[in-house]
Amino acid sequence: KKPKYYVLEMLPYPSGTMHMGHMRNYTIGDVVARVKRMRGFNVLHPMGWDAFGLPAENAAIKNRTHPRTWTNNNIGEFQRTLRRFGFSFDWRREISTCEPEYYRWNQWFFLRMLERGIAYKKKSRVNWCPKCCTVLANEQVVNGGFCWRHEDTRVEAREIEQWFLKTTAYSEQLLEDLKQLEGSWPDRVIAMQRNWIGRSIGAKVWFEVESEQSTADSPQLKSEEKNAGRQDAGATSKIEIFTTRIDTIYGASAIVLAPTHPLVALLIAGTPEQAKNEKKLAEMKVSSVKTEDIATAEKDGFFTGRYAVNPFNGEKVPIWVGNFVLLEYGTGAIMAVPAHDERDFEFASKFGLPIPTVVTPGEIGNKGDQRPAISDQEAKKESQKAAAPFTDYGYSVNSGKYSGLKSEDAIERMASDAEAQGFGKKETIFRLRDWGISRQRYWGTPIPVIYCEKDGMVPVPDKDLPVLLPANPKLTGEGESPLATDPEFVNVKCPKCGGPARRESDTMDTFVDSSWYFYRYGDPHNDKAPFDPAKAAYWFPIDQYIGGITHAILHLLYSRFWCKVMRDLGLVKHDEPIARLFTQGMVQKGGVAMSKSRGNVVGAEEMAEKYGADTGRIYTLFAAPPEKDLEWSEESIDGAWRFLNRVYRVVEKHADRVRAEKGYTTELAEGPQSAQRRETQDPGARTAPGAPTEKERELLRKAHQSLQRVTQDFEGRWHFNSAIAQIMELVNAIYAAEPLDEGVRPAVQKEVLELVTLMLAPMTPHLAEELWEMLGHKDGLWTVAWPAINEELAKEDEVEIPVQVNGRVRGRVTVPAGSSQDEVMKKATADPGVAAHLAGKTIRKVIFVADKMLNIVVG
RNA sequence: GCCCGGGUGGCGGAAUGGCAGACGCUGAGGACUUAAAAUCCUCCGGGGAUUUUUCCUCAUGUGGGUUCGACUCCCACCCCGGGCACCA
Repeated sequence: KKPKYYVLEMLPYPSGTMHMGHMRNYTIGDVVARVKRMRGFNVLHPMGWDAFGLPAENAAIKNRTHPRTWTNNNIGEFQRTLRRFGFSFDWRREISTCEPEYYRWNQWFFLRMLERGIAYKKKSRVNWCPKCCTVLANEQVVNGGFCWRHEDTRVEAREIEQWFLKTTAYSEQLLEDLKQLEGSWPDRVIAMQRNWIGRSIGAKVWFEVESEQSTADSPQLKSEEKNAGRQDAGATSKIEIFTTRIDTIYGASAIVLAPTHPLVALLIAGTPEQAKNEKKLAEMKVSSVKTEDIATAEKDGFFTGRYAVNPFNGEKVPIWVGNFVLLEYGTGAIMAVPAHDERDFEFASKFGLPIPTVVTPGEIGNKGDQRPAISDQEAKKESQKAAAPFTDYGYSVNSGKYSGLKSEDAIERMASDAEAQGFGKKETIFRLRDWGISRQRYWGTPIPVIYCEKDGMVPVPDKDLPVLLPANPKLTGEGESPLATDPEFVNVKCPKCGGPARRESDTMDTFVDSSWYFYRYGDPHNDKAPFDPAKAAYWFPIDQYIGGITHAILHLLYSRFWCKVMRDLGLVKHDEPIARLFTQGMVQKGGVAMSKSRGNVVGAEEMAEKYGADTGRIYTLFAAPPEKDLEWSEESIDGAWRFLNRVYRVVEKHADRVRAEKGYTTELAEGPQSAQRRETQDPGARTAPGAPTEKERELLRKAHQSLQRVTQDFEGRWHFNSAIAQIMELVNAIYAAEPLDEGVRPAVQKEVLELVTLMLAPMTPHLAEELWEMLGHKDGLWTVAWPAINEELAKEDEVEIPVQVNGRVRGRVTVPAGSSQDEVMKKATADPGVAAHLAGKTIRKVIFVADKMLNIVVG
């Protein structure tokens, strides 16, 4: 049976018209799909539409039409262009995410996640884009606080009830499984994901708040005021901090809370500076949102007037509020160790906090775990004048019984001790947040839940799926969700009690659609389930996924998350959906990526109109290796066009002469053609019998050498540009051998011309099909296998070997291929150029690489 | 600041330790043509010697190193692009 091969390009969002940037993406995928098909794989190469989304809704409002109309028109355009470029998609498997047949399964998945607590609702501060009038996921907030689609618009913070998917439940797996992808995914994508998930291994430590003289108003924290689970319910007068450097705790000169930390108000209440500090706090809360660039903002803060106790040494530590501490990360509170942290150092320097040294670099000559040469006393003196913090690992000093330990050991011991004594806990935290999927928009998947006055939140039963979008919404682009304004949609009966109820009016983030769409291609018309697990088991994981680097985090992280959820639901057995990922470079014009807003697009249709689709295809393959950005050049396209014409002319010229000859097999081989298989096939079968002429030998050699290299370039690292260069060389050689009817028999001529055709077939299918027919074939190229390399014919009879003396080329000798070192030496020393450099010297060493080079080392 | 990429002719790029610049673009010259387009052929990194044949030499961001031999491997640095960024 044929092995499967699933090659997929990221599905497009159908907006506007397609440009050559799109075409490059699909061309790469199509070449791979066609090559694999020719090599005997059962290839899945589908196409679909990421059809939900905001631009459709905005365009509908602007043009007074329906988002569906706008979207489907675009899909029609896209389809036309893709067909024109001859991409070998299996259109029977086409999907469109805005169809109920598709999005009902988004709802189905949502219900399964709801059952398992993966989907949940919470009131939270959300990112609100005033231009989109909707909530954005953390991943959609860019440049430190701007909307990913309106890069000039700052995201606002709002408190809204939102649906979330618990991506954080998979933080560890999402991070760990990246190891499986190493080598098969681009390093930078893995690095970006790793960075995004952001694991920190450290510990939480609880600092007891010291009660002031007045015992009456010890700060109390009600559990619901701090995010659930963060604060030990019993430890109401404790501050919890997170640190990755517990070994530096003896150097903590302050506890610093985020301005939005719920304890802050309680702490400053009743202190002498209360009024002043409350004013300051209000300022900081505002400025932390408005500051142009939060990352570079100057350190600011104030002393609350209260103290906490360092559980390790019982020292009193002042409690501060600082603008550089983030509520969202860790516990929203830190211990400031100025001597060993950049930010703490800056903060302490500004506000005059002490900077005690508790870690020193290991001195040279200092052995193992022994104390470094510096004493606690000296360290104390040193620390006061330090100009910069020492943030590396070293040896603990000034740290009680831990002094002298290596930082790594101190971290381990101190964390263990803290845990044993009940004032701390080892903890790993992640930067990754849960995925907020609620959108207050129309053109998306309705979230399938109902709110009943009596029963509360009730999931829509599976039998009532899909929850259809209302056909004729009122779209204004403002205010609450358009679905909320449609009484027919909103007012429903409770599925449980039949009483009056209200339907959820938010829709899902469109990244939900694209998180699992590739599974649907394997079983696109299933109306019982999102897909048949057996079919998914056959096709998955995707052998090759191709798309832009823009989706390195969002789409790919969500897809990986979705796969793990489906695995836990028992739908799939694999951990990762995508075995290999390829990120192609952008097509640029004037140094920037093609985009409609920049007005620098080269339209796919106009390109096809002017030069033909094949020229467009081969140009994008030839101009640069696929992973690199490609600067569009009108002149270079002429070159690609000229080349294809050159090929056409030479085949046309000789077609009559060779048509009747036996050609390449039209049987597509069963199973992949391995190297072994190629060798066992009769390689000379297609070459005319009898001794070849010199001219024939040269042509055949060049042809099979080209085939060798082109095969490698297609299978290996996708060097399409050098594959094309190789075919160009072959075509040049054919021209140089003209007139072909003299000294080249028709059978040989046919073999060479057919090889050119077959090698071009994956890249320029239209041209190749026409040439194939001209060469006398009735069956289309679809039925043809990748040609077998004839190793014998590819071999050189003679090779020119450069002769080096002390590493410099001093001459060249021509010898029969496979000549021994002695034979080459004999010829080389006779070469006058070489001899001149050998004269009067002693030969010390000779390095010989057969058929490659000879290096004579003299002294 | 941290993490990824990448620096080779006028330009896009080739060369996975073995002749640096394949192939293409641009440019120059020639053939064909009444002419133009198209097409075909030749040349095209710098410097020097020789002058119509070739030889020498310098060149793959910079400086070191490993090696008989380095665009390629190692170390340090410079520049460009991208991602993350007060993440404790």
